[in-house]
Amino acid sequence: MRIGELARRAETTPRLLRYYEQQGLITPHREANGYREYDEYLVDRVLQIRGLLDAGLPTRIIKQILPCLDTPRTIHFADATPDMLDTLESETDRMTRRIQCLTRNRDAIREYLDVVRGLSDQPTDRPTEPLTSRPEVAA
Amino acid sequence: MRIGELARRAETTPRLLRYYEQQGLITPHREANGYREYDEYLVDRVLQIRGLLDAGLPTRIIKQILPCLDTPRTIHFADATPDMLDTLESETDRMTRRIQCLTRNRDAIREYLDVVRGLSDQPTDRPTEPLTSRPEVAA
DNA sequence: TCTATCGTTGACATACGTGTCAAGGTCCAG
DNA sequence: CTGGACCTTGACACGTATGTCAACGATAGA
Repeated sequence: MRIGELARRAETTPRLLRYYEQQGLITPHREANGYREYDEYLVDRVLQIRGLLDAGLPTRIIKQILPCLDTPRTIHFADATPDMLDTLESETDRMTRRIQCLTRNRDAIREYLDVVRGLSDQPTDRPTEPLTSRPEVAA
Repeated sequence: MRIGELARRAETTPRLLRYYEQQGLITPHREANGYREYDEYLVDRVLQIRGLLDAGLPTRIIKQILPCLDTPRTIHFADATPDMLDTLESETDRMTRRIQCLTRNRDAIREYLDVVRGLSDQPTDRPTEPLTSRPEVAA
C-alpha cells in the first residue's frame, strides 16, 4: 500500500511515516515511479512504534528493540552483540520503572476521581469513609 | 532547603527545578535574600514529577494531576471543574494504554533476551523448544 | 486534456525538556 | 577583605517529534 493509506490505517500522517523511515524504524521499498510501497504488516508495526513513542521511548531506542519484537520469533544475531543485550536489559528495567510510576499515579488519580464523584453524586451526608484519612477541603 | 540540595536529593539539576517552577509544578517560597526555599516534601514531589516526565507525560498534564496525588487525600474543589474531571478521566485512559504498551513490549524483549541468552549459554545442542515457532537466524 | 488528488524532496517552524553560559548578588571561611 | 561556593535572572542552543509549506512529478477521472 502507499503512504497515504498506511497513514490513515495507522492513525498518523505521511509526514511522520517519512520521519520514521529516516530514523530507520521502517524501510518501505519503492514502486517504479518512486512512490513508497508498504507491506501489510507495517500497519501494526507503525501502531506499535506510535505506542512506544507515546510511552516516552525515543526513536533511537525503539529502533533497537523493534528487531526483538518480531513474531514468529526470529533471532537477529547481527543485533545481538553483548552490549546490545546490555542496552536491552537496562531498557527493560527503565520500562518497568515507567510502568510502576504510571500505575501508581494512575491509581491515585482514579482514587481521587472516585472520591470527587462520590462527593458530588451523593450531596453531603454520606460519610465518604473508605479513605485513609478524612479529606480536607482546600480552596 | 535550597535549590542545590533539592537538586542533589531529587537527582536532578537546579536548572530543571527552576523550569518546573516556571511551568507551575512547584512553588517554593523565598528567603529574605531572594533564594528559593524548598519544603521537605518536595523531594518526593520532584521525584514523582521526574518519573511522570520520563514516562512521557508533558508538564501541562502533570500540573493538572499533581493536586490529585496529595496524600493524605485533600480534595481541591477549585480544580474539580467538570471538564477538569473529564481531562483526568481520559488521561487515566491514556496512561492505561501506555502501561499496556510498555508491558507488552517489555515482555517481548524479555522473551527475546531469554532466547538469546539460552542460545549462547548452552552452545547449540539444546532444542530451545519453549518457542512458538522455530527461531530462524537472520544475518 | 484538464484538474484534482496523491506522491516526492527539502526547508523552515514550533513545542518541549534540557544544557550551558554570562553577569551579577549572597554568604561563609580564611 | 578576599576567594570560593552557591544563589539569582536571562539568554541562547540543542535534540526530538511534529506541523506546514513550496515546487515538482505521477495518476486517474471528467
